[in-house]
Amino acid sequence: MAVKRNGGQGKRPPRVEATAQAGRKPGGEPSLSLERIVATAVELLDAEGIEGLKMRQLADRLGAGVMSLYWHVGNKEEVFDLALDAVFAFLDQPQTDDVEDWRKGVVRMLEDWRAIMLRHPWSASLLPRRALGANILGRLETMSEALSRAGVADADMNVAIWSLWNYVLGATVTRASFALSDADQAAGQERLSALSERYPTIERTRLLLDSDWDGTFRKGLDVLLDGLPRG
Amino acid sequence: MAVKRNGGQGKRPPRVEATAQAGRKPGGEPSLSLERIVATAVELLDAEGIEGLKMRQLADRLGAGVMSLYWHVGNKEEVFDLALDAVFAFLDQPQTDDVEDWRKGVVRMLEDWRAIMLRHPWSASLLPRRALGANILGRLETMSEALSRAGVADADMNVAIWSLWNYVLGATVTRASFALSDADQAAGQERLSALSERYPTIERTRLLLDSDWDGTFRKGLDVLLDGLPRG
DNA sequence: ACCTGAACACCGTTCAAGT
DNA sequence: ACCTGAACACCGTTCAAGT
Repeated sequence: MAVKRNGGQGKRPPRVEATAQAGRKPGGEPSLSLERIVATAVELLDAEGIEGLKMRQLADRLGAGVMSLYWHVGNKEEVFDLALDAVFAFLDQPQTDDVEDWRKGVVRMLEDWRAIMLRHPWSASLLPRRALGANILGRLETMSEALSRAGVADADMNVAIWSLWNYVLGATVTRASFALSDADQAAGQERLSALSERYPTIERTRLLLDSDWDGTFRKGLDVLLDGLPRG
Repeated sequence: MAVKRNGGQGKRPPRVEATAQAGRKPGGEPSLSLERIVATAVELLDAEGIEGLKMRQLADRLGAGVMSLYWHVGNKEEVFDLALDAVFAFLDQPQTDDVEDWRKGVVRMLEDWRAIMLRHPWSASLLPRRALGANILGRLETMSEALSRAGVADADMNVAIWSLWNYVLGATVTRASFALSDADQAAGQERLSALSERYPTIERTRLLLDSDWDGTFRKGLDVLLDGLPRG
């Protein structure tokens, strides 16, 4: 599922598929497995955020000793890689082949992408730092195909894909972190008042108070899609 | 210079301006100061990256004990905040008031912004996570003014500013991290070969091999600027 | 094939002082 | 007003075993 596993040296081979008795402990608890580790890591990241993921706590939740994790996983970095790609697994069918409504399809894909990252706010900030996993590449592929059908020439494809990627990533990362750091919204307000003289335009347009994230996202996306060069 | 200082409790007030003998130790070494701390933190971040910044090492470079830092700074987070905003200080004059060439001015500002973040690759990934410092707000203000003069209505300003912000941020964050993680470019190539069947469109358009970052950035930016609603 | 505890190296920060 | 060393709590990971 993941492209690379067991980071670098890997003194021991990771587990092979099913060696017959891989099932569950007598107790009833399913024994450790990559799948369980990754799923629990996602839970933990959702609950505690990106620096709330500790190997010890992860092991605790799994009812195992810390070091047991290291048989399945090379190091903590790998847990991040796997959790990240896991979140981008496809759930629903890739959109229909409706050539007419390429745009609706593309918007749907990008909003889906954004929704996932907002549901797992750690994923947006992790995304650029990590290698692209299979699911992420799959999404880029589906996206490229849709744009290709819509008439975007191969020569323009990189600009198209990267522009959309950049936009979605930037929007989501910003939104996710604003939502978090506005725990101190009080401080934000206070600062904003002191601001009015030095930043009149920001004050006038209420830039920092815009809370219509979805609408603003969609409008900017429309600008981008309108401008894509298509044959 | 920074908007907030001394995080929360702050048992001791931070240093006030000049208390006369604030100069240098007899030895010649300038004594510790917020400015020196921040400047050295930026150096260290440039050299070692975002998780290469350790308080002990920072203190070492400054020829001081670790705990000396904590008189000037509340905690490590604050060092990040200050370093980030420091990097965005204005160096050259804000562009001329040439209303005709608003576009040239805006492009110049955004490319400047991007250049800064590429020069300090840690800054791009830090930017969304931290409160906006004075320099960053100043740049947003200048940007808003330019767009306003160019005919963007106040009602459209948020979409305009956030779209550009998202785009630049996403582009830079992606580019900076690709540059880093392509230390393992070998692995990237190998993966790409195994890919060709499963990701034919990506393979055909050579998405992951596009190295014309500057050109791609500029073209996408043009699409965005073309589409901005202006009165 | 899979799991484990003890131990190490490292790091941010508190504390109680020093000048 | 400014700096400091010792100590604490915590964390990722190595090692040498266990079954």
